[in-house]
Amino acid sequence: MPDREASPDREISEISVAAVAVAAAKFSIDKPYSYRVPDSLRIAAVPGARVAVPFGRGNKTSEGVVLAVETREPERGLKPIDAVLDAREDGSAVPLLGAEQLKLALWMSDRFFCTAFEALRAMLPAGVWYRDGKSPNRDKLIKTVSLAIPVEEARELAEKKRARAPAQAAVLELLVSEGELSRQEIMYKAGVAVGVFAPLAKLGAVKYGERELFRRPAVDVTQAGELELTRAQTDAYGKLLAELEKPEASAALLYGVTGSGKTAVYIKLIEAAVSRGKTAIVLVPEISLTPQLMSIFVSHFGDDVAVLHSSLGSGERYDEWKRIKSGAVKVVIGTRSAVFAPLEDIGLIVIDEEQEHTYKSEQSPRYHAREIAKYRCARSGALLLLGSATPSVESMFRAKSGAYTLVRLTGRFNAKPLPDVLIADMKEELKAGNAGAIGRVLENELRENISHGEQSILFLNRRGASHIVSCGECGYTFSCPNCDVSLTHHTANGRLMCHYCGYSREEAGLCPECGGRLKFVGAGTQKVEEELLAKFPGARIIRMDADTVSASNPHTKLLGEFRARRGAILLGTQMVAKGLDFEGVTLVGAVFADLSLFVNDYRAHERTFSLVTQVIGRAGRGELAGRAVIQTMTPGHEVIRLASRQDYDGFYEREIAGREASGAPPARDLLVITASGAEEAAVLAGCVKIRDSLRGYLAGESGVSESVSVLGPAPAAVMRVNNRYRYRITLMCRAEKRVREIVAHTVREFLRDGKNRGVSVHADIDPFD
DNA sequence: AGCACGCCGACT
DNA sequence: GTCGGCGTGCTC
Repeated sequence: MPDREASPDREISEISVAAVAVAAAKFSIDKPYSYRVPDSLRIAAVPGARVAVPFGRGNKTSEGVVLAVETREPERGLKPIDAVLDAREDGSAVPLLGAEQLKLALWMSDRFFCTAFEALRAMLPAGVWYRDGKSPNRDKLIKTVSLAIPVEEARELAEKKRARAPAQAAVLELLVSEGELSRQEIMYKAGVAVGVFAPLAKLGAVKYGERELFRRPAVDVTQAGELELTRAQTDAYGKLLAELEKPEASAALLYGVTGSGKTAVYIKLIEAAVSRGKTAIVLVPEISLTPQLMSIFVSHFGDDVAVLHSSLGSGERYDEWKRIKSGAVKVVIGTRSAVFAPLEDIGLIVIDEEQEHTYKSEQSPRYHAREIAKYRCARSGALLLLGSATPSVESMFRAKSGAYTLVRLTGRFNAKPLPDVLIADMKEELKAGNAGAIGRVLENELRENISHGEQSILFLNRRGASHIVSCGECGYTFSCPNCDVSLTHHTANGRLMCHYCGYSREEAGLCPECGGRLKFVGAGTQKVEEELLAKFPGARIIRMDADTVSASNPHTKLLGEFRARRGAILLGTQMVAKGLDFEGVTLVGAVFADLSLFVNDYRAHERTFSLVTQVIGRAGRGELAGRAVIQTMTPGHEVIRLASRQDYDGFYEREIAGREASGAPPARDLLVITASGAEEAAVLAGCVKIRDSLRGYLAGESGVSESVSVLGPAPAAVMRVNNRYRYRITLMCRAEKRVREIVAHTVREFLRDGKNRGVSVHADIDPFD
């Protein structure tokens, strides 16, 4: 023990002890660890401060967060905190996390099978954490100048200086009227050079200071017209406003078809919350898909709005975060993790397109933003507003059962009729010898549009967009040596790549088995583009996918080109299906509408319905009537038919019956425990062990409200990733507290047992894959 | 997951 | 003797 306890000549009756969430403590051993707070750190080591602590036998330095501090009798074996990472130079405290956040982290660790530290890390912007022992992002400071003498004296001095040093006089006058300013601002406003500051400082007339600079991401600001709500929007707004004004927390589902104008309702509600002194968070599935929504918000709320999302640089993200924490921000808009934005007095949290899978974190902490939002709304008596044109079955179920207030926003904006929908049977195409991606129906409609000078959007879902390479002679396909997936061809680097582990190899052009010629199997956007060019020579086609969208050629630029009507056909992956409004588009096509239909996943129907509905919703946004072509191998499939009629209610009734029959959410939760490891037999044996001990614990349990089915082991959808085999055990039940405790205990017990070394395990509630 | 400690075989 | 193999248990 390097640190000494109280020396014999100085009697210490009580010491300061901190409970710390330690980064190095994995799930199996996670708990608050006690550390002695050295006297020198007593002021800085407050709850919410990040610290460096020794951990484990080797006393390796680990990061941690102080959860609580208490004074108590000296205790043997306590290690001291090494350093407080968020202290000012004078040793004063600047905790990055508040009491509410610490509380939320403990709640999360109980709910999402994660450590308290993992939960806390999710709440802070990436920029603040130490990486590879390097120091964190430093605050960017700008030099400011302010008067060091009383205003009256400054005025007199300015008078005296006017003749001989007009620049100095101008600076003084500016400071008299505006107070503290940055040097940049003074030079700009007074039209002076840097040289003026030194003599004024030497005179003692001004003093220098520092101010934090908030680097702000650039957002295109469109002209925001005055918001006028339609009758339907006003009705919806009125109902939601009543919920917002309730002092206790509430939740509502705003169900409005594509084009019904949900955004305007959000904005009015946010304005209402802000005018009542509250703050608001708006979550969107992915910022890059919603540039229009972004600019509308920034135009409306100006500097009151902060943007948080993953494509910001770490400096920008950190600065926006600090700006929010400083209290200068009223509205935060961002992706999943923005739900943790350090706002106070939250009045409203909006989750737009609430059914999207991006709201669920795939890594620990495996939280759903909706759950965190619900928690925060409950703490501050706020309104949680879920918005969607195709609500998740879970949310609609809650709305229909009264847990959420259901608000319908019917009727499209400007009473635009829904497009005519044509279902094209691709089996017939195959029979007729057309193996291409574009069937005759779609081809005819495209031709008509091109001849009328109207625009079209074609949509490929992600699975259809991957380019699998196989041999035309023997059928050999390239697969990843580390994972159970096919390699896909990437035009950007001309290599075959694995999307799971990143493995890549060169493409020889010939089959490594038989030397035959290679062909592309998946109809990637590129291949569809070639097909379109062959069918419509001279037509301008804008392809938007991972290969054509880059930093130097962002999607906004491609969309701008399309908007300027310089393109006849926009071809892209699902990003095309989201929130884009183009006046000139009269035809949309879903090239492979049913590729997501036959995945072994209880959400497959919901996803397909949602995608097809969104695609149809893109047509006819302008003055002209629209058409939609849905190409499918299963034209008779009820999900396709319901989606083509935009019949959400019909879909919901059908789906909820299916979910209830099979015990899938929302009827019951799926609690999935995944084991992975390099040795398949060990992983499988581990799963069996976990399953059996779960069954054992549950059998002797009286505190669980309903019977729990423990299923498995079953291989994960992709069984092998990065040479690790993955199997899962599934519990079908209500994920109530007692069940979660049993699962957490079983997983911990398994991980602690040295015999299970080499097999890692995690648990997840209602995962999306 | 690390990491040290310890109990065993091989080797200067 | 003692160097290092890895099996085992702990982490304030």
